[in-house]
Amino acid sequence: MAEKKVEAITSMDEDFAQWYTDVVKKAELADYSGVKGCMIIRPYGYAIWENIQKDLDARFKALGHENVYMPMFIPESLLQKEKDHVEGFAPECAWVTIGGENELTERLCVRPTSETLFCDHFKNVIHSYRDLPKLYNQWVNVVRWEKTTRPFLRTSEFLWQEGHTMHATEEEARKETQQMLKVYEDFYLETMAIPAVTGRKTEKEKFAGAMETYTIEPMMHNGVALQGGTSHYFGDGFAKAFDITFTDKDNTVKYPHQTSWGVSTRMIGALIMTHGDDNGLILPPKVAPIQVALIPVQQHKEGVLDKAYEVASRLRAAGIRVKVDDSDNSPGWKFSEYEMKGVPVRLELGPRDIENNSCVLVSRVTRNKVFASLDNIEQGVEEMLQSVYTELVERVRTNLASKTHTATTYEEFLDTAANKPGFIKAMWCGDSACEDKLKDATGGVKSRCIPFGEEHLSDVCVCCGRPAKHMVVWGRQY
RNA sequence: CUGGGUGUGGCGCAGUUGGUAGCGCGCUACCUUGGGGUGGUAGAGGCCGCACGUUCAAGUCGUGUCACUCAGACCA
Repeated sequence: MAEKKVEAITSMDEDFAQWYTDVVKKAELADYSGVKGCMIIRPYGYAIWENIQKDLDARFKALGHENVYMPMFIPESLLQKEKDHVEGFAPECAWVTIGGENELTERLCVRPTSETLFCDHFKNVIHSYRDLPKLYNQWVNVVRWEKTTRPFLRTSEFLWQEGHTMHATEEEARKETQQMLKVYEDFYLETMAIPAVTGRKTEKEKFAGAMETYTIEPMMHNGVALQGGTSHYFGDGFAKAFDITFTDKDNTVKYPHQTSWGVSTRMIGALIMTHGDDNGLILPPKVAPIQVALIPVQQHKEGVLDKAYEVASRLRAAGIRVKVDDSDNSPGWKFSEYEMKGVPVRLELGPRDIENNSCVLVSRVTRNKVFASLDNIEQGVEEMLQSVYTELVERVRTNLASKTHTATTYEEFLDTAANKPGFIKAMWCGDSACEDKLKDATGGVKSRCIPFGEEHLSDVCVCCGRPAKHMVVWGRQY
């Protein structure tokens, strides 16, 4: 870990929660608002979200999904049509009861998720197998009245995308569910530089109303998990509750099979907590609003700024996002500023460099300075951006590996949970009573998922000793 | 929801036995400096979260209230 240069950010070893808050503020990602749990996403933070959106949206569309927009209000009667679903969400709904000056005859829920709205619509547009599949997605805000909130990680209102699809067969819907989880997994790795555990949620941890929930569980730097995205298979439960039917090729009336999947602005929290260090944020190049911070040195001297603008425009022409900071802050101030903001590469350009037809490139991850010729600076920068990505992935892999433990006995499980932060791999009998027991005994360690590619660690449940059905990854979560 | 913390210029804080508000950063102007948060000079900026009460007098004491925040239990 690089030495700490900026006093304003609390060291992550000293107080991880405070470090997180400091980074959010100092990197100008978000600000608090007058309403509890609602945050202002500032331009720099929103630009990260836009990059995330752009990338994911392209991935969705490449697979045939279409964007739509559903209303933000859900009539109470509609929300109540699917029993498990309403039970899951009722405790955290915000309600509109007055319109203008009049009490509404039926109160309206501010959407916490939109399954019910989509179903209400699907009922009208699905009649024949020819109408299937329906592959819809929307980029919207949702509201969940959370008890305690933290910027990006848990906010009362957050931005996300929710995909909702309907299929003629169970097989196709199940395939879609897994396919979309794979999209998230690829996105996490390729765009966010976060390799992560993926798998299936246990019965207890499933989404309200779902038959299966698949999840991606990135591990934060401190070993705590974050539910990074989910993909649900609903079977035909909602279809039956909402009376959605279609006539199949064989002229029989059937219920379609449904999925939904989503990721949210919480991913920005994952970026912060996975890659950040004591100097602030570190952004993977693909989501970084600024990929190169170009810092002129002795910029008042003849020709320095002109050269800086020239280099910047060359880099822009090569498709690189560059900011020239020609403000009159000192170079040292600027170095710290863009480090806090996680800009992957810094380019220093002063009179000495210009004389030598070179510049200084600095990686945000290693903070090593290297001299680079201006002749092929586009290539030099590209290579450093690539190395930032590679190093981030490597660091996350190492952290994940070193903080993943195994336990085969109850005592070992408790000991690991108490003394080693991170994930614990352990066998499980399939009974949610054991999940409850382990959670109580450890003070919050829960099943994250049954990972794809389970290992066989032992024959019996780590908790009760009965025959094991699955290997489960356990951990604490945000 | 439970338990702790905090509300005083934009931000971070100080404010003693109650006596009418101060510091650092930031901001504005000018000079200086510039390869790791330069140094200086001069300025601007405050119903002390809100309400009620005690008092000749409240940032300070009392009661209430609101908000934010941290740690738990719940969720993306």
